[in-house]
Amino acid sequence: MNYMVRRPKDVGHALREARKQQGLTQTQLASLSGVRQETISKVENGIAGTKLVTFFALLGALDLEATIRDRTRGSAAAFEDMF
Amino acid sequence: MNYMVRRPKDVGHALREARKQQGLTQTQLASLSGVRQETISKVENGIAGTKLVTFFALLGALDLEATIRDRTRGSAAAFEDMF
DNA sequence: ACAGTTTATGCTCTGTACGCCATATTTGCG
DNA sequence: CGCAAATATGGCGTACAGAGCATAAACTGT
Repeated sequence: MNYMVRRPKDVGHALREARKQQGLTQTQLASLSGVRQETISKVENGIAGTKLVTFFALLGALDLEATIRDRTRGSAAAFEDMF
Repeated sequence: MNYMVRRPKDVGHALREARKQQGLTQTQLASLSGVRQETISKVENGIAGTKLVTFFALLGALDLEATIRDRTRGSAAAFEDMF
């Protein structure tokens, strides 16, 4: 799990990927995160202009974390995939 | 520049840090990103429940990128600081 | 201490996220 | 195919983000 995200749509992809990887349904994730199933559906499909708060709630429930860094990391990316 | 963010407030810190590092004022960043100076102020101070769209607009203008990954990366973090 | 710049705060207005509930549609599995 | 589970859609209501504009407060250097 290591997703580069630049747009809300990317976030959706990453979240869906992670959720499925953990064998969770949207409904289960909903009760874990406190975010409604309908909302999760929209977020995963990049339909909503989601709020950061919601985003972090989902990240937390899925045991994920986000990092912010410079875009000048071409070669470094390869290293990270080692882990 | 490598910030771990788990809450909107963390995002604010990271963005402000990056902006100052690039010698930009909120007003300059505002015209670069299309986000208003007042809004940037609120985001940086963690006051707003910012939207992802706004977040990414600022990331882009600051030449930053975000990544999502598992929280089980304790040792890997050290490696990343090499770059 | 002052003047100029940068950042923060307050207001109104419009748009929209998200909760909540119902239902339609899709997916997976026998 | 056929049914149950999962996901997607739509309507309604409330809350709040962010634009726009004004201005106040905090920093900066001289």
